[in-house]
Amino acid sequence: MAERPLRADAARNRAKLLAVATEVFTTRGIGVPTEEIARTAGVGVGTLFRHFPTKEALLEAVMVGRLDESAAQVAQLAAAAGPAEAFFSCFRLLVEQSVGKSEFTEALAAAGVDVHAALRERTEEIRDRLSGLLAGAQRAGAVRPELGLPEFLALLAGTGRAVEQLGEDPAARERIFTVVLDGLRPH
Amino acid sequence: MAERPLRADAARNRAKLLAVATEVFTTRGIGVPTEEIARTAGVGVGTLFRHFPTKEALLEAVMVGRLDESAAQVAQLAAAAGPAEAFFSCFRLLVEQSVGKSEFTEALAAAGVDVHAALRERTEEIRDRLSGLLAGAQRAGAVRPELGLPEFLALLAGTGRAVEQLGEDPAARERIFTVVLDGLRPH
Amino acid sequence: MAERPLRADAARNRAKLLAVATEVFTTRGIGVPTEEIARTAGVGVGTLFRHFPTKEALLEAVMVGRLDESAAQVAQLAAAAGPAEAFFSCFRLLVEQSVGKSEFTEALAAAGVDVHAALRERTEEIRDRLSGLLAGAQRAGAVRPELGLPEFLALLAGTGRAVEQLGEDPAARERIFTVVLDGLRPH
Amino acid sequence: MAERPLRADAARNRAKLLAVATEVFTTRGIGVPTEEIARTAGVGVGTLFRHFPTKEALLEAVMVGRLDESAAQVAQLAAAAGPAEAFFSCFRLLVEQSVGKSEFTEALAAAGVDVHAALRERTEEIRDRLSGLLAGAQRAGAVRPELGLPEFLALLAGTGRAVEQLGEDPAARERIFTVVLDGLRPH
DNA sequence: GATGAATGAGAATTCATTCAT
DNA sequence: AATGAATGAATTCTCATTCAT
Repeated sequence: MAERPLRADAARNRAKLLAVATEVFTTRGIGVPTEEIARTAGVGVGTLFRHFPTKEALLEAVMVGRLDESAAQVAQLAAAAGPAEAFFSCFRLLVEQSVGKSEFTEALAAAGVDVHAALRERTEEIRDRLSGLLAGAQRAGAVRPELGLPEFLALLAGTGRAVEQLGEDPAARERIFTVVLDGLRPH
Repeated sequence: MAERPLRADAARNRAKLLAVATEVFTTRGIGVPTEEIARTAGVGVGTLFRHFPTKEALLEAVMVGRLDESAAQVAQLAAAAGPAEAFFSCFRLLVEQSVGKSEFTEALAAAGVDVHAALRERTEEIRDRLSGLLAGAQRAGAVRPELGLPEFLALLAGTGRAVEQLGEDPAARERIFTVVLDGLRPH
Repeated sequence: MAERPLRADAARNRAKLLAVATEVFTTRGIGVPTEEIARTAGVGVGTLFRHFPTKEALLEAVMVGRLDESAAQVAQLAAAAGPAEAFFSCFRLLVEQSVGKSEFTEALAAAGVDVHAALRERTEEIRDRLSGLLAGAQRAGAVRPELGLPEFLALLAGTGRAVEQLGEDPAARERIFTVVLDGLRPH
Repeated sequence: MAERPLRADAARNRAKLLAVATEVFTTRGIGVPTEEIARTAGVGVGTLFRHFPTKEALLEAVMVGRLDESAAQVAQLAAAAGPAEAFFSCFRLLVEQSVGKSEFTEALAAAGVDVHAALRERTEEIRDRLSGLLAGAQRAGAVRPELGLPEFLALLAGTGRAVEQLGEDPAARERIFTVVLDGLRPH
């Protein structure tokens, strides 16, 4: 339970590795060699494998980090506004965050990283939060009542994909949001 | 310039290789070894590399095949109905077709397959056709006039992603389509 | 069933690899790197792994080769003489053959190479043959009747170990044989 | 020359490390990682390497400990009985002790631990003692007079190997001893 | 043209050993 | 003295690609 707190330098290395891994997995896919990640982080491979006993473990840790971050932001946004606004702003937030990362996510799934405890825990947490958001927005009449959580999550991923493919055109991105968010409203 | 026509057996081999490659890249990602593709196709690796000098070339060929198929279907649908209906049915068609293939597409992109002539040609063709469809639907007042081709393509990819993530629930899939297609209509 | 006959060059490579592996595993233990074995055999590592998909598989193949050889020699000796003489000459033969190889055998056992079909088959065959030899010599009154096959095999291994440790002194080696062979006779 | 006496805790650590190393090298071979030995002994790797500057040094220390123990027991037995009985009981003792340890001994040899001072010293001591035992038994007419120390040592090792291979069957083990001990007697 | 054996540059992972804390 | 984090050479195995048959 009580993981001994890492020595300062070890913690720094771990953080650096995680940062580098997040960056490269995200932008170049999970094919990037562990060796390169270590080198970029300024440590030896041995250090990488001391912190993450497997490449898969590293992938998972990256995933967990991303989810934690998202969860925190969702929590913050959800608390700050009425149900409808909370729902829509979270939708935007999550989409924006996932941009540039779908290749990574897909690869993770394809690699069959079978969601271990840590990962599942985070996933559940976000899932619960989003479930609450969706229900709130539906009660407020802002979202089609027939939509379930799975469709919501799928739309989240899909919109992220769309925005990602669009590249750097903010006006076009806005039009994508308009389409999806309008589509989410009761008709 | 004029490629000498392949001997009958060579053509058969090429076709078989393409079929197998399409299947495995689509279902298991681009990580599948060339050797396995060759074996499944019932030929030696040498033959594979004779027809496709590079794994990347094989990927591209698979891509071209899929695009040709899609283009043909789009052409058929586009001819068979009024502009609005043509647009919407093509949208569905392309989405359904891309299901289960995004991992492949992403991988292709990530691999930096820099769109050669053959590929570009097909892409352009579909692009033109879709451009026409979109314009038609917009003229008919069935689709928001402010949407451009890029957004349309992005929504296509995104909806595919959403449907893919949803898995096998046809009712939920239908709800995804409802959201996106309603969102596409003028508001 | 019908393993396609290897191409001449492939067969040559396989044989060379096996010879080199037998040599180095025997003299230097199983720790010798696959890479070195390949290099010594004059082929690339890839070739080694094509013929023996695993280092363990290579170990096993070496083992099988050695057993086959022994079995053939035992068969020959066993046919050539009366039961007592057959027994004693086979004992000597097997001991002499195992010299310098116990480190290898032990390592194999320690590595938990869990005796696959091919290996087991050979082991059984030799075992059966030796069982017959032992029974014959016992019926002829040349060997203590209370000894079972396991003790016989253990003495074989032990005498091999003794001879091995002794090094190159033929007279001393002969004295070891005298002790053990005299000890085997009824008292 | 005079090694400064270790602090009490350091001595404890050293002893614990040696005990653990003896145990694991004996039962699992010399492949066990130093890290694991240290952890099992309840110390850090650094401590292990402070006491034994090399893994090989640790192997040697283990060896020395085992030899000291054997030497003490041999001395005790040798003093307690007539020459013949002393000889035979020491033979049994040394064989029983070496059971389960041959893999370790072989590995040591294979690793080329070139017998340093400490090790050689112990070896010599035992060697001398056994030489005395053997001569005594030969003078008493209990052992073949033509046997030299090398053959005796080789038979010791070989019988150990035989007994080891036999496993847990005490009656069979006894039969092995009968064969070898009878063989040792003048004929 | 077809075959599949050979190649060898990686890739992930381990482990003895060093060194900052 | 003790600790355990860091190191990086070494190891096994994979796979795109070439080339002798």
